Amino acid sequence: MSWKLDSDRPIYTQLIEILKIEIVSGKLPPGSKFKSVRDLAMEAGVNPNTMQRAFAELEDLELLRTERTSGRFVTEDAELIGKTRDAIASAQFDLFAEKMEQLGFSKRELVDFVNKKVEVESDG
Amino acid sequence: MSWKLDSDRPIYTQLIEILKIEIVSGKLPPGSKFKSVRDLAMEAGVNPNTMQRAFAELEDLELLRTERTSGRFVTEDAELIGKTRDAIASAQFDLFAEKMEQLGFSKRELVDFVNKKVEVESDG
DNA sequence: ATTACTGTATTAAGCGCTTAATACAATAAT
DNA sequence: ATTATTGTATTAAGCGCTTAATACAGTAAT
Repeated sequence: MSWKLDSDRPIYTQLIEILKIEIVSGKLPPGSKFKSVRDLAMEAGVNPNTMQRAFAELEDLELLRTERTSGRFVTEDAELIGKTRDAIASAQFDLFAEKMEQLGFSKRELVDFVNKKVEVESDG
Repeated sequence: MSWKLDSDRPIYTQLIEILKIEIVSGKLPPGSKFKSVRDLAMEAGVNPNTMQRAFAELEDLELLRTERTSGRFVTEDAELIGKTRDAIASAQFDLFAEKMEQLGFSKRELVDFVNKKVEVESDG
């Protein structure tokens, strides 16, 4: 995984976002087993308590389920996964669009800006 | 101003972003006078110390200059303002594009997604 | 001269996040 | 049966952000 953590926001919040994306993007397939709290915490370079806190949130969202002592597993609810993916994409766009509007970009200018950026990154 | 502050990130960081956008979007014109630390702090509902901290950062960036006892003023460096605006827009897009890529969207799908969202928000 | 308003600095307290160091219960593996 | 591994819980400490309460110096306004 990426584990690009900055000190500007609570780590557990960032872990939630990272793990959420891993799940809804399909990199961690439905029904697949998760690494243990301790292992993932070590891999991410954080305290097990902090990783546990992130897991608790993902369970509230039902993206993870806990099998008492054998570990955690990704949900098999494909609809939930799909809806969550769309929700994240929309939320991310809204954040971006809000900033652009505050910067004085019109809707058309926003679209033009995006097209230009994507072309540049694709062509070289 | 907006003053939409959340508790998830340091307030002074959010103040920096808000004020930066006010300046580079032209809502606070070049050379115009700023409100005092105390007034702006009260308006934003934060402690004067916290607002002061945000101001210090904007001065480091030279977007503000301090006139010892008569107050603070927006820079008149139009090029700096323009470059900063572009830099913010690019950074915001990069954040958005990175998330979309992590979610499994291709460049084309990203553009399609943006077009769709903008149309929806415009048409109703 | 006095008053009011600037920016600036300091100190102490509170709060949430994070870490460290454990400990316990339940179960899979041997 | 024993061992290892799972999730889970607790306590104490440290750290940065935030607030509160001041205080001081410089200058504009009167």
